[in-house]
Amino acid sequence: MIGQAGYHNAPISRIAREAGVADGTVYLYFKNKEDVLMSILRETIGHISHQIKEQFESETDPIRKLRCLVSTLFETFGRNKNLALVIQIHLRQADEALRREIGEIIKPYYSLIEHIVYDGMEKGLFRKTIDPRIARRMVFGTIDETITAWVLTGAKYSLTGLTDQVVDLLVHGMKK
Amino acid sequence: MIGQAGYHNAPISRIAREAGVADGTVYLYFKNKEDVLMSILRETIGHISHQIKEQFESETDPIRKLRCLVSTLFETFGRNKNLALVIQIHLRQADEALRREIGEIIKPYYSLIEHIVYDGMEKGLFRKTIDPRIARRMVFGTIDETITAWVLTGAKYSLTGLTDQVVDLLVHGMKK
Amino acid sequence: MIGQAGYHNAPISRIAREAGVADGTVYLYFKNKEDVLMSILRETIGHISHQIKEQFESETDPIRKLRCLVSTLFETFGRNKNLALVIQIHLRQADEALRREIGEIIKPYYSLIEHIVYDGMEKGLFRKTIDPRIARRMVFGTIDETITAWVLTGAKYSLTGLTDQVVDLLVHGMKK
Amino acid sequence: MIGQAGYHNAPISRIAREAGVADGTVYLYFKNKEDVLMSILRETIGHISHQIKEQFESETDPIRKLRCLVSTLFETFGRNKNLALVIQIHLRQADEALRREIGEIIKPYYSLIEHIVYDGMEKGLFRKTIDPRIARRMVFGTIDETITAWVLTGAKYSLTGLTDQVVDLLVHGMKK
DNA sequence: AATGAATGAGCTTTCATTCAT
DNA sequence: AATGAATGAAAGCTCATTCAT
Repeated sequence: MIGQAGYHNAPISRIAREAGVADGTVYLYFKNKEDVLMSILRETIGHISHQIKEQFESETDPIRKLRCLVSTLFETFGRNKNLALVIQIHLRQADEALRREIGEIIKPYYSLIEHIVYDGMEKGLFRKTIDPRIARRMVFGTIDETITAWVLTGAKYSLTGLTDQVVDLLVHGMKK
Repeated sequence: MIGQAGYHNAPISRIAREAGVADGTVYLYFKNKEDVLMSILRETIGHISHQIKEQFESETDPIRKLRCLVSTLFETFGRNKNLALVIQIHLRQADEALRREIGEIIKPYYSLIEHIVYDGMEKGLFRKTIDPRIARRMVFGTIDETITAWVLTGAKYSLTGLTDQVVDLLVHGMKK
Repeated sequence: MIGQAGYHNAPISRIAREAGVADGTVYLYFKNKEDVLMSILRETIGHISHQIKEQFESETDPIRKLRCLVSTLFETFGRNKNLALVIQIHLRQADEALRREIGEIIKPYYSLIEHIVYDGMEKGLFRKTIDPRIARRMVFGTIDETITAWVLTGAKYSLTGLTDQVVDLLVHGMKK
Repeated sequence: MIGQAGYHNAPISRIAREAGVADGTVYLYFKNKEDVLMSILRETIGHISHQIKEQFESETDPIRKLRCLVSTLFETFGRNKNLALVIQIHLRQADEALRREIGEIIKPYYSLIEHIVYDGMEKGLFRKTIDPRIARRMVFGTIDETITAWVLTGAKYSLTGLTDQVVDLLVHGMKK
């Protein structure tokens, strides 16, 4: 029923209208407004991380895995400009209880990134001295900021065109 | 009147109360609520970037400049947990016209970072092949994500304690 | 389909579910929700007053009739705590037109009580000076208040255990 | 601001309109809708019981006290037809927590009646065998039912005209 | 200059009722 | 005859904004 993100601030009436149903209909499928937004989030993130995991199976090099991750995210968000906003805003506006739930939802993302970092360290490509959690934040933060900047400036250029540059910076950041 | 950030979701009545004035008084000095929040943002960011600029004057090494920037931001946000949220949420919720304004407001930040990148490239410390704007996004995104993760997990550890690790990753990312 | 009272505040969906039919089906048999509630009322009250009338046939003494009435009502309401509320609330919330209908529905009750009063007066047991309609209100009001108080305090004690005391007060009220 | 009862089922918009203010204004003075209705109740009952207590001071005979109580209630409710409904409906629709609050509010009524019963028993006017709580329910229930019947039939006759008859029944009910 | 009471548009949510199947 | 998905009116409540004082 809903396959679109971008409802972070929309009234239920707008969500319903754009879904082509009446306001009340939304409540037949979702417990409340929060539930609507969480469902969008869960579904989208689940879909993307599943996609990335599949690609990882035919890939052993951590650096190529990182390129694959960045490129998939750029492609996905490049197609759905609002998704990044939904994730960001809700993650930040939510209260304690809700944040834990969102935390659970985006965990697959985090573990994908940490997986790459650990893998690179084990294979002797990345420095043993780096803290994987901080490295994960660099990777996530850089990707996120790149996407956000792209959205906020009007999505005028190709996001995927930045892949090489971004991956290069991140890899150098962690490389021996 | 305004020295506090953290009003992203607060009603005007709370902002007024904490400022020690009546609700109506706010509208003698600001056009509307948005204007209030923008002013808070402008003032706070202006203050921080001014502070960083001052420190830059007694500093020539780009790497030490970066450490100085990261450490100042960690200290500032470490003291005011909500500032990061205000910036993020408003930057992302705003409409086209407003976003341009916010863009103007945080430009001092951006130019501080870009200044370091250019400086490092000129001094032969950083690779000539990196795109300064993308590098700026890595620096900003990493700092931002580190602060956000810290806030969202309950601000339980020392943010400034991460300075060295973060700077190390960023410098490696750009170094020759 | 309907054997339960206690729906005064229930949505149609609950009434339908408990009756084992779909929401829409209710509207094949009833004009609207009001009609459903009136039918419950009519059926329940009809059943109780029929039961009392039957017992009256083997009884000639007005005082024993009164005891029989009080005891049957206490037993019935004791088993179905919500019935009293349905009657009371609907009787009082209804508009002019509806109240007349409810009035018709509970008339059997009223006439049972008035019958006892008249009977007692004819048999020289009750004072000739009492107004039967006012006496009826005392009887009805006392029973009603006793049941209501019992429900509202959580139905913790035996309602039927009060029968003797209540009948004693009412009989003295009317006796010569 | 609000001196009228009869809002048991009214939307806030109607309460506001009849008070000559906007919907939002109601919430400047009351926490929520429940609070509005409780306030009406509290104020009205407080006023009436205060009035009755004053009259009791110049009265020692329990029977004349009862007449005074009945007559004051008939006069008051005779002037404000809706008050009885507000009390009854809310007392019955409320949930556990709220009922306790309403219980507190109407307690003054109850104690006024019980006071009369105890007084009459002590002075040897009423039977020692009656249960004061059940007697109180008879008194309250009879008064209540008389008022309700009067309201529901359209308030066409004089309520105060029934005082003597009602008091006579009640007194006989308790007398030796 | 400052107030804060009053406003009313706008929000989320419920539920009696309809109607295509 | 029966269904139950869909509707949308109507409710309670919040809060940015105004304006008489």
